[in-house]
Amino acid sequence: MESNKILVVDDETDILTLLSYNLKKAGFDVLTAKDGPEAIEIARARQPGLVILDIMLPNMDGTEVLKQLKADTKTAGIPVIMLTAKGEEVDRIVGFELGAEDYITKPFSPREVVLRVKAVLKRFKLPRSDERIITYRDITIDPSKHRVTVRKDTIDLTPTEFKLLKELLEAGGRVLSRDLLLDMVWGQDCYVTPRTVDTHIRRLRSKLGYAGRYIETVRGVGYRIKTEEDQ
Amino acid sequence: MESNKILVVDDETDILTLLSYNLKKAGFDVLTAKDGPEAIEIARARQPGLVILDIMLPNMDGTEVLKQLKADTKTAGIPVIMLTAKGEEVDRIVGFELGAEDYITKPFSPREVVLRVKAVLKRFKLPRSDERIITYRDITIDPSKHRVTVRKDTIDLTPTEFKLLKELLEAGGRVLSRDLLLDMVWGQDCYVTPRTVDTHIRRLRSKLGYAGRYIETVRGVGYRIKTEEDQ
DNA sequence: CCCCATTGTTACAGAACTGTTACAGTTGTC
DNA sequence: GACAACTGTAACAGTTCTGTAACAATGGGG
Repeated sequence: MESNKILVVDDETDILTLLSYNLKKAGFDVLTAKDGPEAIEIARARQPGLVILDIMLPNMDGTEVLKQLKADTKTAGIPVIMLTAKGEEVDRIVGFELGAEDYITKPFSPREVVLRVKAVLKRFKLPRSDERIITYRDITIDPSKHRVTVRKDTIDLTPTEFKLLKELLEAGGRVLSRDLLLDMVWGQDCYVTPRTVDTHIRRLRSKLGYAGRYIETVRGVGYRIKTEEDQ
Repeated sequence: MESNKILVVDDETDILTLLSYNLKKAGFDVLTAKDGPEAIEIARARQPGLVILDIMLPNMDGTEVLKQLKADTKTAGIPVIMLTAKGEEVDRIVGFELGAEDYITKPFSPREVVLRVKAVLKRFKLPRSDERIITYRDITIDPSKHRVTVRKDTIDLTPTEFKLLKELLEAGGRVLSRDLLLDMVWGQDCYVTPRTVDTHIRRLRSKLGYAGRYIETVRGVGYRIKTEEDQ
């Protein structure tokens, strides 16, 4: 998915020309399609970084195309900007239901389109704020902010400690062996004594204070997070 | 400026209750104020995404409150919907002269209010985030004027510093890696040492004075703006 | 109750990271 | 063309992080 390639879908040649010209001037590579099936095919094959899709298309409705793009794993991740005639039914298109990233109503200024495209691309590059915030008892960790709190108190963790805690919490009570943790936190091909894990577990526990007790040693196996049941 | 928070200003408890109930049901967080000074204070402190303001208030006239909100850089960017008794003098309120975004005449149906709120928010949210005034604590940045103020003091920033600060503020507490910042500020295909970011962060911090501390180093990861929660 | 494998604790040195400063190249202005 | 402002890079210093190792404590099996 090269974010520099943009697929523009519209049946009107004038609009294709206008948008192509302006997007190219702004430094993008432009692909075009004139109907739904063509759009889907090109999106799958060329993996553009963004799609601009007219809601009014011959042959297949724009919302239908959008649905199919979002249903296909090869294209689901590509942000889509819809072109709509009037600001009608926009709620249904943008956001959860159909999953377009933004919409622009016709008539539009080419400059506006370029701005929107840039804005959407930027938003997509940002670390996902919707990245899951993990909570266990009083511990909350927010990966996008790289922040850990224990009952409202922020705890400073080093990168290693942070990843370690994240993996443990994500495992949700399953035991993780030292070797597995090495793979997950240190990377698959690193040569470090498994005992290193112990040291970091120790540091983690001590930084977490009383919450450190949630990390349980399973003798001979590894570490796990205590689930609420086993008090 | 969280667009989910809505400040309702009215001296009649009944109306506050009615609007609170309906807005909360629609998924908004509601703040309330019973007079002008209180409204201004809350708007500055809590940064709601929208204000609903009765034109008839004891103590200070609603239009006066509106004027003050629009004059303060910390609140100028917040859209305001006025509640008016009859459709009188509306031209003066809405639009250029006083700068409200919309008005609703009493009596109104709660449903109508919620719809208007959503409409205004949508209008405000989607168009160019580039031009929006961003405020964080004492820092206000106005992209359209390329101006940054820290508690009323204007700070001179170079273009790079400005963009850097803007991206950090817009990320709202999320950590931005050096590479990502290079993409966002320097452009997607530039070959600059990531360490360059450090230097500019340093310059930024020093120009911002005490506010420079809001920029937090996340060792091994990147930089982020301290959110109010993590004291 | 003892022994031994396993784990907790601590200290430490090298590595990695960031802050700070100076400097040179660029650009634009007068 | 001189000058100032702005940038990117490099070098140095200070701090923090991290893996290892040595030693103490623990706990389960016999």
